[in-house]
Amino acid sequence: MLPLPRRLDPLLRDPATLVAAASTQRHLRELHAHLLVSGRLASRSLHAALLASLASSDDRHLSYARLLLPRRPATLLVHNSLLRALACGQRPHLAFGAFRDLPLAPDNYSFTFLVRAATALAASTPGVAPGLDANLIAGSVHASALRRGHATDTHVQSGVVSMYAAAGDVGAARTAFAEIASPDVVCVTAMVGALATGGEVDAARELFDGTPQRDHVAWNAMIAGYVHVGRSREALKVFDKMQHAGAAVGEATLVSVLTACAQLGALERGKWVHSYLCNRGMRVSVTLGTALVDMYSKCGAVAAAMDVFESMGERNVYTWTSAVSGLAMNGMGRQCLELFSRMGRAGVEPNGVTFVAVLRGCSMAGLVDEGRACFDSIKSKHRIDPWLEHYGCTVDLYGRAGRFDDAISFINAMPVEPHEGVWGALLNASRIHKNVELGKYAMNKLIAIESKNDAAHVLLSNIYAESQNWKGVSNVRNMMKAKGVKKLPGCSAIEFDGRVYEFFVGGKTHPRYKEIEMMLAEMTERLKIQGYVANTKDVMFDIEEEEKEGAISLHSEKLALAFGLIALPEGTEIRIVKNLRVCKDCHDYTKLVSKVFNREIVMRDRNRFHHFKDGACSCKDYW
DNA sequence: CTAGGGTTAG
Repeated sequence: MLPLPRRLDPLLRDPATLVAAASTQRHLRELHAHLLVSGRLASRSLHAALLASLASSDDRHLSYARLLLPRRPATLLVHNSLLRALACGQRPHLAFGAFRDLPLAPDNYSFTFLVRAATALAASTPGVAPGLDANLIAGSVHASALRRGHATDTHVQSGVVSMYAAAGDVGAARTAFAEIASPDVVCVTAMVGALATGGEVDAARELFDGTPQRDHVAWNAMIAGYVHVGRSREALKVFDKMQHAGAAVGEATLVSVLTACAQLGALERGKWVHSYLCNRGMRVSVTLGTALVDMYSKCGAVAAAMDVFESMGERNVYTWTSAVSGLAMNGMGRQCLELFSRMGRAGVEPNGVTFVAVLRGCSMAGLVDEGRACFDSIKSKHRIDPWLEHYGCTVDLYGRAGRFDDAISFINAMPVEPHEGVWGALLNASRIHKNVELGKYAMNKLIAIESKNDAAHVLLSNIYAESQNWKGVSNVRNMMKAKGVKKLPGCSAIEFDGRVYEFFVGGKTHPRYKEIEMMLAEMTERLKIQGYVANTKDVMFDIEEEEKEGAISLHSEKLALAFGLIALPEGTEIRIVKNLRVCKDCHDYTKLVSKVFNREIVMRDRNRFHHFKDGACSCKDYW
């Protein structure tokens, strides 16, 4: 064997580095020549490894890999390596061509890679392989495996189940799973995952509970499934059971758990996860770090979110978007824009989601011109076709600032038909600026698209109420009755002692209801001394609830607030998560409570955060 | 010197 140039020595130990080092075709040819002449390429394993890493690097090298392929007598091993590289690469559909051109009969390995390619294709964003239908491909890949007698291989079986899941066909996954004679753990887990991510969490849970075959991945699938459909409290319960069962808690687990905490606004629990992973010396990967940033942001702890963000070594578009969005929903528009431009300097390309966040940041902080410039840059600079949401955000931007003419001409200039979000933004702006005529106009446009939009009806009614137009208010209510529009009940949640407690309007079910009632009386008494006058203008939408016998006619956030004052130790923040927007009365009320009781109160509403302190709110009464 | 299932932003 001829000696190789010294500099190639270390590269040989790892063909992947070798390929990476060959930045041009010329380098590659040189390396290839050396390997060939020195006789090293005769080694079957090196040949296979070289091929595989060539194939997975990029298109130039991929073609080189194909060139290399016929240089040696065909072995399935080498061809399967290529298949694997293609299936796991950027353009998974290339594996189909390679599969068709196999010079030997495919074996079970070939099929696992083929299945993987179909899975990757189904999961990939549209546009990776235009013209290919992931569902059709999934079906034919499965059929092909059956025909060739490899559908009984357990790796193929589990792969097929998750392939159908990735293609969004839970039914097909079910059928495929039902035909497996004795599914192993991985197959069962694949099915649990297919059901859980396909939105059928209860079915997933049933399968999960009914099998002794469960490992940590199955637990992870269950937790992720609950989070996926917004049943985060159940996700946390499963996590508790998982720890009790002694299953291995890993990164995937914690990412889902953090997402659950973010949804619930469960800061204490989220902090616990953070220290848990620190104590266990886990590496904070991009994914985990992003989940932490998101959790802290959505719990209103922006400073903590930014600390994690700054400490991260690697950040991707998800990370940046989470951070930008965190600043936006906490009303920190300036900082949000600054971070966004830093993102540009860091060379991370924003996507549509990033722009939703930036536009919302501008809108919350009243940065109209900056926001408009940002909207224009979506297409001109970033070559993204603006989404309907981007239009909606921009209408919101103008509308909040009271620039109705700009808002209207912006809508008129839209190249696409405005959707309910656009009219909803205009409707909300009409409420903020008490513009009845514009509100009616927006409402008519909106109900032409979505006649039963409950939030819109509430907004319109509030507009009437604020202008003392009680006839208008009752008209809206009659309209709602006639159309059967149901208002989503308000719900406020508060975390106490590691548990999340929920309060509904008129809810009397809480075990400490008596205490809450007494505290409410005390609160109102002490607030009255400060000159608080109940503002019942916006409250009328809970009349239905008030009519219920004995129900207390208070919005859920007041109940949660009272509970917080009772249960949480003095000096700690009270954090409340509400599923709807806060009404004016509750907002005033909470401001006063923060002063009279000398407590900081953080309230997350449907759209944003309110940080109450000393009788003022961070939103500057602009929401 | 080839395999399967779970994980982040609106």
